[in-house]
Amino acid sequence: MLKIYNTATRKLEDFKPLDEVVKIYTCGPTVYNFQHIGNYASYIYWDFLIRVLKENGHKVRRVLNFTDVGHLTSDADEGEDKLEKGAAREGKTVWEVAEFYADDFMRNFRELNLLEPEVIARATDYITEDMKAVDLMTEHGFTYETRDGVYYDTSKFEKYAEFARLDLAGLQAGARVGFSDEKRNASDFAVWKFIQPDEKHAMRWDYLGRPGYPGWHLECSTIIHKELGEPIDIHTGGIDHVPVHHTNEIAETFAAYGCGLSRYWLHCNFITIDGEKVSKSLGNVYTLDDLAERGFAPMDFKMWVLSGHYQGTRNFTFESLEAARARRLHWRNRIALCYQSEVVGEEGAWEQVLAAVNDNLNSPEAFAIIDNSELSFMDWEKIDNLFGLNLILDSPDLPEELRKLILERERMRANKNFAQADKVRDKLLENEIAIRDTVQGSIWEYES
RNA sequence: GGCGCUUUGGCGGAGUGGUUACGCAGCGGUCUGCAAAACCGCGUACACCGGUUCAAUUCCGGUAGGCGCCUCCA
Repeated sequence: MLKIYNTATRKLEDFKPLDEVVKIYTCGPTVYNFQHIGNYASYIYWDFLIRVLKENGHKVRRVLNFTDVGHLTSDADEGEDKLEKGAAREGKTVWEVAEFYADDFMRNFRELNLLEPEVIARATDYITEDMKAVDLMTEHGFTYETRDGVYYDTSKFEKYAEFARLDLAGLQAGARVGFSDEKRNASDFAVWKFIQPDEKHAMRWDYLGRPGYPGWHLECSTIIHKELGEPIDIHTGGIDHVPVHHTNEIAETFAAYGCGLSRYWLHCNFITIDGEKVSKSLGNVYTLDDLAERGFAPMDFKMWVLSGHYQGTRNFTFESLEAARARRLHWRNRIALCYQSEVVGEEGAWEQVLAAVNDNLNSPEAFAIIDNSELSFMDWEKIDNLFGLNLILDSPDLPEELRKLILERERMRANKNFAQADKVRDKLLENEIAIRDTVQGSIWEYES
């Protein structure tokens, strides 16, 4: 039985899906820039969640969205649209910007061997449904219009503060001043934004007789409504989404459809880099390509991510990335050993691994079990499938000609022809294959 | 100012009221044509101060540090 921590209840709970197919929604990227390793860490965690669900025999329907419109640079409902800003910066159209970064994201997504979601939803494909949702919210008395857009009156939703356990009074005290608008409550947010006559906004749709575009949070509740239907089983996201984005999604869903949004909410924590938050101004933003430049493969990073727990604050350093890479190489060499001699798996090892991951996705615990158990090739296949680390794909059996070389070298050594044997060893090394001479004979390993 | 999280050995990182995971790095040894690997062993980690307890790293309270959110962010 899988146990997961549910943010909605702040408790560890048994996971029981409503129906046969588990409905999952993951808040996806805003495609206006490259995603950094912190972003990818979250997708690695959620991919792991999907794999654990499948291992537990669940079928999954998962939706991932691309925010390609309406995500302002500030949640205070002012500021520029990120896509528009990206387009201005790069001299492209907003559509080109969205496509470019969406493609880049998917490339990285595949390189990390993350399972493709059943549905990838672009926010701009759901504008009509967004409008319908706003209509419904208005019909139900949850909205009001300002010069700026259609706003959600959070005081109309009694349980608004409940999910994030917000202190609305405190929020107001700390709310920044200088932004005089017609908002009735500090926590109110735009569900639809109007484009003023003097504003240049390339993405625009006519609604309520004016050009405008949807508010950021709306896409998620709309896409969930259309692609999955409430309530879904699991909604995932970063911990930063709890107080605003997810809170507002819940509010919108309640106002439009009168129901709850998701039964379980999973939030992953942030990683820091060298002890500091990932931020452009600190200059510590790394992409997967940056890691590649330093000689680290996407799978090394994935290994690093899964060697910690999704709810913990992780500190990324290249030293710890190096440790993860070495650990993964050792695992691959244990697979190489399986090719060279029959390794009998330890009874119950796989069950222990499974028990660990079923305990709120405790991958580090599972890794420790893997390190300490004798595993057969079949065990490794299961483990590879569970973590998606491409262990076996990256650990091919030795080609015939290299195998022959090793046998030849054995004969040379038996004849004390060490100079020749060393030459063969060097040659194998050119193929990234290392030879270890043991008392039982030579074994080969991957050098990298 | 408000809300919240966190503090484990050189670096990462689990977990537990008593037997002190795990990985990486380091040191010593065994083995070995050399090398490497492997194996064995080692360093006596749980911020600080109090409390509860026969016993606390693990529970409670406080102090200090770090971090996050409230403003874009996974």
